[in-house]
Amino acid sequence: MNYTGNYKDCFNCKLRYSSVFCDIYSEDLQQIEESKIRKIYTKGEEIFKTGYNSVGIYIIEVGKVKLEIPTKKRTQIVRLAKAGEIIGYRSALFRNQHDTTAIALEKTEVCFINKELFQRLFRKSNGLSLQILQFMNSEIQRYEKNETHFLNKNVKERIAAVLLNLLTKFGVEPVDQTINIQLSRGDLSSLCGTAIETLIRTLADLKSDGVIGLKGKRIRIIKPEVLNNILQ
Amino acid sequence: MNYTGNYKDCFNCKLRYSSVFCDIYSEDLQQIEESKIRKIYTKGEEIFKTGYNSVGIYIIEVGKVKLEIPTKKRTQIVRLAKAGEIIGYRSALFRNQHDTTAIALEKTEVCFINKELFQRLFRKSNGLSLQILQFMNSEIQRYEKNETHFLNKNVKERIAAVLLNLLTKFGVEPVDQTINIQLSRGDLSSLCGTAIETLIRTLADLKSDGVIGLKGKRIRIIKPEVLNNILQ
DNA sequence: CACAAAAAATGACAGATATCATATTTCTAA
DNA sequence: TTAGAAATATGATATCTGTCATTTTTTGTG
Repeated sequence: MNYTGNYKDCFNCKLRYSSVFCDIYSEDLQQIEESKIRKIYTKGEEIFKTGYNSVGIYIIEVGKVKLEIPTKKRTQIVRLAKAGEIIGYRSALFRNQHDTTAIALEKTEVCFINKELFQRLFRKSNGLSLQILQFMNSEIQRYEKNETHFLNKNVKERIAAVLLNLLTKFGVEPVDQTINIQLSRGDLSSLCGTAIETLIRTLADLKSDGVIGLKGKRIRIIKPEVLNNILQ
Repeated sequence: MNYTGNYKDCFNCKLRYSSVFCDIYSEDLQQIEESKIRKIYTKGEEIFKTGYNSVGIYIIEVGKVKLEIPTKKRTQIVRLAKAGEIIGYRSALFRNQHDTTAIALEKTEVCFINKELFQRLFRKSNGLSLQILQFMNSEIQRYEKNETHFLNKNVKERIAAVLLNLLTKFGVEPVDQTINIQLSRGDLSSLCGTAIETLIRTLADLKSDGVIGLKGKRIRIIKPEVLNNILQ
């Protein structure tokens, strides 16, 4: 499979400025440039798996990834990651085994940095460690909000919240104003913490009320203010 | 109100070794010793409040604290903290406003460290920042698990999980083997993500099945293996 | 100690939501 | 292109769980 044409080396990588590597010395960047490995994953392909030892981190260059935790019943998505984000960093830094499984939601290109180098850079670079710390802070905030929402809102309210979150995080496709991520109904229902059938029905309701537009996996938020009202 | 008699200065504080300050230089400890302020809160008293600016962090010396996020409907507990833990650290480091409200669950004694000193120590001491990072890592892990449990388990399973978590975190009272934390039914129901009445009924069921013992707010886990079975 | 207020417990009931079954559409690979 | 599989959609139904109402118990305070 082919890489996207716009690849640059680390020094010319525009993505870097909006990543945790934004504030790193060029000598450190040189090390990354020398040892990084570019990889490509097809839609549905596994990047790493729960319970397996971490070998390093993955910076998403192109594409989107879901991070999920398997259960007896079903599997729960706990995070969505897009270009510029790193995945696998916690197991690389703090524990050997991954606690999540990472799966590409579409064709995804990553830069892989091995665990040893990443740990070394983390210890050496205050810029990097601060950025990661701030990301972890935002993650905790997100989980706090999630917990509060999931336990105190009904299905319709949770779905409204998730749709607005997706809109904020991934933005819209210029051509048709649909949210710039394609999730299966199953994945969406996992994010909303509901059964697939209930999700489908609620989406259909929102569509017939003119709040959202649906064509296949593409979702367009027509009246965000109504979704905000649903959340109160 | 009186302090507990066993207070020592920072250098002789045994609690320190199991806290994020376990790995700090004595010169830094000296600074804490000089500028810390000891405070005492009665049961139900507010330590800090959502939306208010952070002034510093609180190390729990004696007692227990719940951290909660208010909602239109009800308020959601997102964390319980016990002796040795710090609270308010994220707002002190990363953002001005607290996103949670901290309330003492019993008579609680804390050491207060002002924001400026804490930030300075955090930047200076690798030991401290690493400890805090590791704590944040464990928090993210906890939230990941919570999200997975809350969205894929029924009330009885969630209650079983919460009871076992409380047992693990707080241990038991030597005298009667009850879990060493007293929560109102309302607080317990918040932790379990269920209505008070449903929680009460489920606890009654577990009691009549001989799985737990109840006397007032005190809960004794008689058959932990049954609770584990409920979780599968 | 006694009283009021809060918390806990119990009952009745309704409704939201999951589950099961089945139909329809879309996707995929030979 | 087409058959088979997977995903999506729709319907029927049961039940778990929340809500409301009321009683009982506990707690706190003068």
